[in-house]
Amino acid sequence: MPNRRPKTRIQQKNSEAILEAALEVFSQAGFRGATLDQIAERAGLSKPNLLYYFPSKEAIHAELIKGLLQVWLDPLRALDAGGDPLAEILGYMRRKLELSRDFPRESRLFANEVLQGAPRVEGALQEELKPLVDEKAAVIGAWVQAGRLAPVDPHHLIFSIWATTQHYADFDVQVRAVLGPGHDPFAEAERFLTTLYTGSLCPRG
Amino acid sequence: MPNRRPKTRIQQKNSEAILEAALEVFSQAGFRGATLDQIAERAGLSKPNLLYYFPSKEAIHAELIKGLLQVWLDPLRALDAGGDPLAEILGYMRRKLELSRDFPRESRLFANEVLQGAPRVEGALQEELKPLVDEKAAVIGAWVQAGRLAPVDPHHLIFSIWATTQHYADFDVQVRAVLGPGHDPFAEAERFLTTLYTGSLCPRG
DNA sequence: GTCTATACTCTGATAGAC
DNA sequence: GTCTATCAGAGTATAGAC
Repeated sequence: MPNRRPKTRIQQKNSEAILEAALEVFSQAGFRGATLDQIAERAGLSKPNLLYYFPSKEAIHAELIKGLLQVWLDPLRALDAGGDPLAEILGYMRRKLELSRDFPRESRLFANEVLQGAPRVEGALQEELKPLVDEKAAVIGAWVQAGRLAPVDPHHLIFSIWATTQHYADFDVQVRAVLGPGHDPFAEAERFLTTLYTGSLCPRG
Repeated sequence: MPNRRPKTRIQQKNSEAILEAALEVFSQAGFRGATLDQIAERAGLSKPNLLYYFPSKEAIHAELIKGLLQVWLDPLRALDAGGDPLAEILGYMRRKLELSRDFPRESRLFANEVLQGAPRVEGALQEELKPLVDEKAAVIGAWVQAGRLAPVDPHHLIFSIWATTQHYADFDVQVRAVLGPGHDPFAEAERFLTTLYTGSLCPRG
């Protein structure tokens, strides 16, 4: 069994190839729908060789999820209590939208997981996601209290940003089927969502 | 093999039990994650007996999807070009939110499908969903042109309603994990989304 | 119409040669 | 470290008795 931190270049390279292939397959088929055969083929390895690098299918998936959550939370962490309220919220929306655009597979991997009851991430939701969201919701709530933002439920505002931005990654097929060719969904989404949140969050008397 | 339209009461009852069980299992595990064993057990039938009513796993899934799409489109069909613009859009949002609240399994079944590339519904998206959305987007666009609604991209407005309302069904686990106990996510969502869309869509000079 | 038994395939994982 | 061969179990589907 290889060490936790692969040392040789070959090990490094193969580990990365496996995780890359696994991301592709898991995100498209879900945990149970994915097969080691598919992952091995994409990674250019035999199935037993793949299982030399990771002890099980579960372990590959866990490794992907582990690396993912942090990246996923970064945009919210960057929400700055000292900044301009509307600009901070629009900035958060944009960062989430960029993640959806640049890392759609990661978004779908996560969506698959939560959609099926989050059996492998429920702990992380409770211990990492909830505290961070509560903290940032308090920041938004304080902005509302200070009259710097229109009255709004902070938690549901955050939910709506998640929903609207991740929609373009998770339901990409549907979005493109409805829009037809000749569209740039993400660019259009940025304009639309900027309008949506600006109109709704600007304080007025 | 039974006829297309089951005739006896037993056939009727068993067919319904199978579809009910299949909805539960497919929505929670996805197509490949679901097994006939699980469906048969929930339906109170043996596995071969289940396959007496439906020729294959695929056929059960197809039957569910077929019945689903119509129900899913009804709220949008009800959007009335002759009504008050904001009231019509808020009404649409509310009907979608009620679907998420009352039929979360149906929402997750559909989400699972689209998330994995919509292999079994892509045709329906093109032939049924797109024309309907285009028609209603034109209605919204006309409202904007007439100055009865703030300027907004109609297609992306519809996407945002889908995303924000279905989020409460599809990501239910996450929403509840973040909110903690003592919340009614759907009631809170209705208030929040009413504020969000009212603030953003009211025309102002 | 419903059951028991089973055929056959796929899949995750292991053994052991090189 | 990588491969061929293979196992054991799960899963879909069918045969055939009742």
